[in-house]
Amino acid sequence: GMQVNAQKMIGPVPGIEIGDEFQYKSELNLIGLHFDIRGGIDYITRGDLKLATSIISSEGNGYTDRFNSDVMIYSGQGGNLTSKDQRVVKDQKLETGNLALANSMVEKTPVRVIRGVKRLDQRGKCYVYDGLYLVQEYWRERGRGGSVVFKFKLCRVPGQHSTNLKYY
Amino acid sequence: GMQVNAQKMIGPVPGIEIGDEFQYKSELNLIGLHFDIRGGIDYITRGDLKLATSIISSEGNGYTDRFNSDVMIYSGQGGNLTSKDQRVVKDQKLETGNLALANSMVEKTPVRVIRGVKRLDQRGKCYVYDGLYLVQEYWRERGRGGSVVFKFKLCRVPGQHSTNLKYY
DNA sequence: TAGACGTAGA
DNA sequence: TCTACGTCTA
Repeated sequence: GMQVNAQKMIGPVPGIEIGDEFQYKSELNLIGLHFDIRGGIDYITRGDLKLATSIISSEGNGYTDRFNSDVMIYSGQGGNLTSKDQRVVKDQKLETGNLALANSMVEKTPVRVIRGVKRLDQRGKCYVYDGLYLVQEYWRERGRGGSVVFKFKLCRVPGQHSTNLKYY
Repeated sequence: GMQVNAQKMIGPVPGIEIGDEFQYKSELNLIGLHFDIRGGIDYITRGDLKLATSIISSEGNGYTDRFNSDVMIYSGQGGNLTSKDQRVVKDQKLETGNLALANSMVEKTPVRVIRGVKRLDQRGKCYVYDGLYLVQEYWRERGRGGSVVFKFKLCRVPGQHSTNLKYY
């Protein structure tokens, strides 16, 4: 089998280069890029401090992330944005993954960014590793129905070669 | 990436040997053993005829498969056995995967069997390829609440070396 | 035990 | 659009 049993950590993953492409989030788990097989924000806990290790931007399901050259605006998680039952959209809270991203800003620890993009055959998505980003700021917005949504501004760490995204 | 883009077909998959182990059903998809990433029965359609290519026996969720040396009793799919909302358990029907298994009996075409087994670390399952089987017979039973459940008796094709299942 | 940016196929 | 023997973390 392909089992790797990688260790969850902050920063680059040995052997993984910018632009590397994967078919499934479970592959990201095996390879050690992102362990949460459904969630968009993965993190570790150091003592009492949650710190983000990686995020996946995968358009749809109510999430509206934005990319602009080396800056991305990433939507926080929670609030039933992705629930099948979207009748009740709740406020997002600064906890779990959202809290980890806020802490990463304060601690200035880098976050791996993976972009879910449409495959060329238009059937489903694939995931492309886009390199390290730093959280620069975050704020609260009002989404549909007035519920609270967190937004995180991340800036790509300079000096990394660019990701050739041939899918857009 | 690990993309393989294998072709769905009946019989052995080149390069895959009995006892090979995988961590995720999505790996089975990549490798060409079983393409349906959730469903237990995978099949092809030849003209108007559905024929099973592979099945996964993965205990739990209301399914009660049985293994006894080279014979297995496999439960058909459907009837909401695996639905989160099990308040309404319906009769299984001889359609899609169940129909394909029935046709495989008539046509005497082999079916790849994959067994979902507990991992040694007890966290989740892994999947072990167990070789080719032939459907020998099938029948209807009454499950919980009197709903119809199909049962398929499959016999392992002789001459294949045995699967070393170190997980039971 | 429930929630989470899941995926392919009918 | 919905179903399907999903799979991890909190």
